[in-house]
Amino acid sequence: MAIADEHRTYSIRQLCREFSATARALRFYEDKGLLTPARKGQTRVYDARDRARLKLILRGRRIGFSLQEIREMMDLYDRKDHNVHQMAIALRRHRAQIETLKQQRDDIDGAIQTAEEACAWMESKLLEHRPDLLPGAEAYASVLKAHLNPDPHPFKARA
Amino acid sequence: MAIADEHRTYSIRQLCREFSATARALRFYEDKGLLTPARKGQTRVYDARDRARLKLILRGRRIGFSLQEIREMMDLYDRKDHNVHQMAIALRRHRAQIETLKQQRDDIDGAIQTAEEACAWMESKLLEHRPDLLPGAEAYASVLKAHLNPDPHPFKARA
DNA sequence: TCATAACTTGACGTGAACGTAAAGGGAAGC
DNA sequence: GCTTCCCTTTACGTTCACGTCAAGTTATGA
Repeated sequence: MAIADEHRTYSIRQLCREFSATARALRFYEDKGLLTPARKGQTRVYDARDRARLKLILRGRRIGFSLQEIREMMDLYDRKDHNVHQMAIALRRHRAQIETLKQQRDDIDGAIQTAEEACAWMESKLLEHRPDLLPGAEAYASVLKAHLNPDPHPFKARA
Repeated sequence: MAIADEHRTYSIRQLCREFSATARALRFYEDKGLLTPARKGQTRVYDARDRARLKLILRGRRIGFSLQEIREMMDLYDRKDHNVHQMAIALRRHRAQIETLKQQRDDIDGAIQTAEEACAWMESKLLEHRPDLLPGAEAYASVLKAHLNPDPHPFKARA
């Protein structure tokens, strides 16, 4: 099964369906040098490596990287001529990258928190006035409500 | 001091410097209805609320939201006429939002992990061949190295 | 064999988020 | 009064990541 996975090939449509991408996007990524599928005649044939790269591309895009950045990262990883000086540079870049990623994660955690607070507030309001409009998880709502201060509007500039 | 902060005003340049944004961007956000600074004559005067909103805008952008999405979120929070039906809808939207945020956080955690693995691999390589090129944290490097399997290239398609 | 679908390349279009002149107003300092 | 600086608006330009035809080629099934 590892072998089957390792040597399987995929059509463009298969990958599109699997990752909910469009063929246009895959061709675009190829155009930008992020993918290099084989050809059978003139149609593209993707292998496991292409698939893995596509996965990384899409993850990178979800995170907010540009295709350019993603390409640079993959190029870095792909280098076989691990020139030590370049590696030292790459190392510094990676460290910086990690820092910005952590910053981004903090941003997201913050956003999740304010969104959850807003949810809790709305739930308590709904529970109070129109509990019939609440979707299933009343238990969850009441739990959250218990964790809240009496009635603060959740969006007073938390400078 | 709370009062001072609360009633302070800011020029466009002050906010730009504080948040490393451009004046063009702030005016653009205003154009899109995300900011509504007061005017003194024809020059913009931002208050604490504007500042808080700007902060949220920038965080949203870092996370990857479009200005449109950010605007909708802020409009939601700002609503004073908390119509219960709209609130029920908003609640569902927020829940979905939270899910995608969590997905995004997982993506970021994954990226951080692969980046850290790559760092560790590069560090072990440098430590082995050119320890002189390593930046300060050799202890960290050796610790990481100890946690690694012998010598795997860190980027073999982890499908 | 013929249609139909899926693939291809190429070229132009598009929306978002600004950048970048161009042209001018108003206050401060010399 | 003149310069300088910061502010303003208007408007066109740009980059990115594709979308969207258009037109042609190849594989598949009736």
